[in-house]
Amino acid sequence: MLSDIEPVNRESTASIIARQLRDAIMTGALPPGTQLGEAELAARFEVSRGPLREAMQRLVSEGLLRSERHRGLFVIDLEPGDVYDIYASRAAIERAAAIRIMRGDTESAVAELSEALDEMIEAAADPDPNALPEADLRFHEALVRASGSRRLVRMARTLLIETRMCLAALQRTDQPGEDRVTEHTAIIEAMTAGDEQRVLELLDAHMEDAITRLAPGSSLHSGPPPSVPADGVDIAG
Amino acid sequence: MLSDIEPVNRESTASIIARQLRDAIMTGALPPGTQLGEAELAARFEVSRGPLREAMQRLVSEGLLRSERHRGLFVIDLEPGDVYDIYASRAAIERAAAIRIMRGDTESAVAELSEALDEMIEAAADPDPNALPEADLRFHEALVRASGSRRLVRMARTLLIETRMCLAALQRTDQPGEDRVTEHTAIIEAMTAGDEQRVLELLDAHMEDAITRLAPGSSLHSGPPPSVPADGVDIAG
DNA sequence: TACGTGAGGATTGTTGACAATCCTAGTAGA
DNA sequence: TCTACTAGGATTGTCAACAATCCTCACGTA
Repeated sequence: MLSDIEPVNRESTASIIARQLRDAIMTGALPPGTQLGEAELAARFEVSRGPLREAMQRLVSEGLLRSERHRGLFVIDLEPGDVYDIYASRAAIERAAAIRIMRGDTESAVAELSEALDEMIEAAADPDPNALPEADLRFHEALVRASGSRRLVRMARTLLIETRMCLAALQRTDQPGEDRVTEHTAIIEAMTAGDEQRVLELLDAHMEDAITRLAPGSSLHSGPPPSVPADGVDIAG
Repeated sequence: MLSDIEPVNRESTASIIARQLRDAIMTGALPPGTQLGEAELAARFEVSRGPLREAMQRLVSEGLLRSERHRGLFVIDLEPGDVYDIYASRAAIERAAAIRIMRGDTESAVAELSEALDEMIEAAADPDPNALPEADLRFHEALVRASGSRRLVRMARTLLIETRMCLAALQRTDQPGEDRVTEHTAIIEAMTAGDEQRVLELLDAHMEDAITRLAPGSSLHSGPPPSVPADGVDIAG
């Protein structure tokens, strides 16, 4: 096939390192607050400090790393208000994605999402407690990707990583797996039916569910929690 | 005041360079498609290539620069579909910001926005044709910042830069300045009245206005334009 | 004329070393 | 006992040189 042609430009080293670091942060292998020593990491990746620093600067601009000059780089630590912020932002992005799906090529989107749903069903039977949450996030990733919006995809990537950080930090893998599958199934059904309003409602309820479970007392509908630090200045740039 | 204490950590060099590059891309000093030669830029900024590369990697992960291995870094060029993508994404982010404002501290948000509006009114009288569009974007920046969401702010930053790129590329500074001020005034009034639904409607109409002006034929309501390249693989990472 | 081939030049990718800065621990003095 | 100060060690920030890769263009051949 013509589409099988490999790009002659392989991935850059900084790209590879950045992705691996993202994974490590995401899974909790690098817990929030961890300091990333350049020398140590460079040795682990078997590269020099140059490319490593480039990779880390990427994560800084994505908001996954926090830079303190002459101190080092640290994995961001999630404060209570961040759970709300993450889910509210995700709700906004995924809502927009859903709208674009409903007003665009709904059919192929449903096909891709059904595939993701199948993986969830498989994961629900997996003894590994992380299997289902991971499949869950892959579903939402597929949702955004199906929108065809490069920018929504880019923005969602960081948010999904942060979501995974929350789950890892809070160790909340409990909750009936069937419910989760059901909620996602309902979304796909509403899409197939072409009922945009219902898709949005279901998606919103889905997010509301998640946040009340992770941060009891917060709600997407009743506004942000008491004190969310605005943090206007951004030293790291 | 205690809040006036300055952080002892000054900005990092990579931060400064990244910001300057963003400005240059935004204003059109570095037009879309431009190749950024490392040696040349390093000489201009009077730094070595190390910090410069770090800064550029940041812009890559923000989506403002495109990296081709062993070829160089290029300013992204906006294709027709990008105008829609940018404005649709902005609509999603700003809608979310507005909702959080309406359900949070509406009063102080209105105060900040009124300030931004005053600047717009001043700019409308400015002979410089760029003054008003710039003030316009600052208003929207203030809107997102007033939401208090760190993540919405981060995502909006890149989108506003891309918006400015569109304006610079299309050279569309024409349009009655009074209309613009009026639209923004209406949004603030609806906020003061506490009418969330109306705020969202006005914001949506505002975005719809902009996109039909910049990309005739596109509409936020009728779904994405025919072919938006999904661009699933991301070589640059 | 059209096509494959191979220097030549220029650009990016990577490395290791050097300079600047900061935290910590230990010490002297009140 | 507590505070101020000073090395010491470790870490980050910066730089210039080297290696690898790619594009261009001239050259020779069918």
